[in-house]
Amino acid sequence: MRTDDEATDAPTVPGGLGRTQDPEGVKRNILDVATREFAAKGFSGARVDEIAAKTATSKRMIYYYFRDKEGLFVAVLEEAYSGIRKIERRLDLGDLPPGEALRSLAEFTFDYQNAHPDFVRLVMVENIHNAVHLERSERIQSLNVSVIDVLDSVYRRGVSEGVFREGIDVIDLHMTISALSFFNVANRATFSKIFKCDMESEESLARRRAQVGETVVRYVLKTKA
Amino acid sequence: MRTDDEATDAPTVPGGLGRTQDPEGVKRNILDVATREFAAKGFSGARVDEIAAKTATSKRMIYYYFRDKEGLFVAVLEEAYSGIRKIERRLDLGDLPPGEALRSLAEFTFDYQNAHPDFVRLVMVENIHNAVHLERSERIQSLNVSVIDVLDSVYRRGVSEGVFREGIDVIDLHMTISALSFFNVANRATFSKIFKCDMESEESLARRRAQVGETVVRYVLKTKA
DNA sequence: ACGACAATGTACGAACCGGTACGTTTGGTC
DNA sequence: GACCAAACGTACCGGTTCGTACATTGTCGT
Repeated sequence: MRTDDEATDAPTVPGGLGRTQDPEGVKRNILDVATREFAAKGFSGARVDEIAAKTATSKRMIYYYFRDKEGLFVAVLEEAYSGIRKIERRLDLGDLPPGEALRSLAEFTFDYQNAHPDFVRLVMVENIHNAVHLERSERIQSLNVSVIDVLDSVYRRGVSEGVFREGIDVIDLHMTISALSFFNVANRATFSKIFKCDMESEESLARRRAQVGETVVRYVLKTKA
Repeated sequence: MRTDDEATDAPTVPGGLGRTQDPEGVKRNILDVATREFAAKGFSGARVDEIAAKTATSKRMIYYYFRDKEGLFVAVLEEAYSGIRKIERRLDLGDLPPGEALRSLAEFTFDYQNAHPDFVRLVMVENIHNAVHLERSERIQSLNVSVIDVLDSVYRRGVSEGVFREGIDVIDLHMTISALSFFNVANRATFSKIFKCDMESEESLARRRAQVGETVVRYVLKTKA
């Protein structure tokens, strides 16, 4: 069930020179478990005792490394955000024509959110709490949102090539992409139940991904006169 | 601060013939307070004692009428859903051309969600809990989603008039409208903080409303060849 | 007017839950 | 190998929180 915590006697910790005690591993382990718990049950619904129980260590360590429950949640959030930012930085759409680049970007976002439901749910939880933890974390605020730069360059290219219409704010465009991608994960439970439709199968996801891409591209494309 | 609970000695209860005791009023009062609390703090974050304190009656009444905390939450959800369904039924777009009708429908949804953040947040909360309460409530499941019928008729009209392209699923279309509208309220806190933008002012809302309408219309419009 | 039942208030209990006091082990250093 | 700080475990505490037992009042039917 567990994959790699404390597997070997000579741990793979980067910082240390080899020690049977493994602070980094313990922190990682706690963060992983906490991410799942907070994503599953929300901040108030998650129990420190339960997180501790699912950990390889004890509750003591949570307070030792993360100060308190809120500190743990902030760390979990930071981890989640830095994950997507890291991937965004690797985006490279330079060789595609603007329309297809934009479509890829939208579909990439859609795929990422689908592949990381915990991230989506943590963002939901943070929004329920009015983003107070996000406010408290300089680390998250210092992470620059590289996807905006990519989006901006694609958009400019499209405009200068005459295929995109002018006057669109890329933040707004990103919001549209995010909204369409986010909803599919965030509201899956209620929406699929009310409309009696499947939103998780490979086919449904592929269909929806294409729709999201199409929606976004159509929004920026110049209408032929 | 409070507007209309138990204002008069002869209460305004519909069912009764006038009684100093006012079961319907008490229920209403509890539901109103509980809606705000659950929407503000989530299911686990909301406290029964605090809900009771903000009520005109006592905690005892919550358990008397709603059995337990979950029962109260289900009732709150039912109330919230029946609210939007009631309004949907009043939608009438028969006299507008299909494109403008669709735009109105999208903008109407956008406006409704903005005007009812508690509804949006309750849906978020319910999704965090995997829609288990929604599952438990026959009343919600029996509420038919009339907006789909309206959307369907507009879409058919657009297709038969040759202005909309064929092959679009109206449920998918509704999902797009919902997603774009939902995000603006649901993710307002994190998004506005990360992108340092305002999402609540009248101007921002008007701009975004127009974008949402435009996005939806462009998705269904036939591309001119 | 009186019985019966719905409606309501008060006080309390038991489990839960976040957090800590206190003690022990581990590993690097000289 | 002695010492010290970092790393870790156990047991526990005090306040919180959901829920209920018990007592009381109001209202309607007859």
